[in-house]
Amino acid sequence: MGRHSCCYREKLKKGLWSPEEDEKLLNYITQYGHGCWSSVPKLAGLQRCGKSCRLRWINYLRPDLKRGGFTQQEEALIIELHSALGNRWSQIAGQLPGRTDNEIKNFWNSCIKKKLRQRGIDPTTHKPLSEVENDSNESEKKLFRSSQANKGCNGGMKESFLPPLASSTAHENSSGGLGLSGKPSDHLLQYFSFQQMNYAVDMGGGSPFDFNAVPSSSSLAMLNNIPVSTFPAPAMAAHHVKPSISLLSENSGITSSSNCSAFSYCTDSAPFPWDCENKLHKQQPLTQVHSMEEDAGKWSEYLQMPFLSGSSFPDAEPSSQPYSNIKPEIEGLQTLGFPQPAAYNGFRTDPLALL
DNA sequence: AAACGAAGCAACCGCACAAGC
DNA sequence: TGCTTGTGCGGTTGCTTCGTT
Repeated sequence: MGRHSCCYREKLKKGLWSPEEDEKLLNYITQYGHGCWSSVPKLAGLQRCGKSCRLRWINYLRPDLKRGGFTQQEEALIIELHSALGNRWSQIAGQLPGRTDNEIKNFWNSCIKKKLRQRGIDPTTHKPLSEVENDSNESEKKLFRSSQANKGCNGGMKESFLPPLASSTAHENSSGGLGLSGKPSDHLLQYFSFQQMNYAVDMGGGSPFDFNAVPSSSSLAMLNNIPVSTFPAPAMAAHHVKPSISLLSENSGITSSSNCSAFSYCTDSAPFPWDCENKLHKQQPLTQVHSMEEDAGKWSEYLQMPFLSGSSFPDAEPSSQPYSNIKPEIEGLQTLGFPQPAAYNGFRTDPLALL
């Protein structure tokens, strides 16, 4: 299906969004909510497909988005979650309030991946590169042996050669850190000594909630060449979370993300009350929180190591200040208290500077 | 100052899945 | 039950910016 059906009907605009388009979309959604995305562009007066509108909203216009570079805590969390979840960016994003899957995916591909490789860790499997090479050599040997055994037998090849790639297990396989049982691999345990920490995340005006996660200080320490012993367990710096957009909230009677945030991160598109009610059932933050607690507990059993209580980074990098270098040309967005889109605000983060 | 390659990021594409008919 | 439509997700592309020569 790929492209939404509406895209075929008329010539629709593609590419970067203009400030005017942003404003139209923003105005429409703040006023009416998005409802059915396919009807949004028409109702908002945009020459875009609904899919494009949805993406723009989720990745940029959503008021509960956190802007700026990733903190060390976030990076540590991303690495841990990736080791457990693989490339399930939306799920990873669900654990990082105010971050989008796209943002995390880009950060992973452009920065973390490289960093891990430099430290001799395979970013896909989270195993040491040397071991991965050995594994692949082993696989090649096995493959060769199998190919010898199955020469001239297509059916045999199908059975013997192909790894299990059922969609439901593909991620687990690709993550390399978790087997089907959900138990972390030895490699994972070796390279990521999980420690449980309490994260108190204040979503900006909402009730803070606690959740436990399984970040590791050791992996981050490896990443940063800092001795583990001197590296305190990270805790989410709640104050890094971008506050709700007060002007918007005041003008529209919307309490921004806070309505949802006690229960969720609004990773979809429910920063507003009408969406919260409708979508709450679709989101699983509390259950996710619980499952993470449970997982952390289970994993701790594997580790048989005492949990460390959370302490904050002494040197946690504050987020950069994207709002401080907004150019004046987009007054509409500014009046609404929105950051200027990166495409035209010249704002650029340097994730490497955070590492 | 210009050219070029690398890096970062926004947005698109295509697939999977769910819901409705 | 099968088809259509809508939504969400992950992979990929291509443009912009930055850094180096």
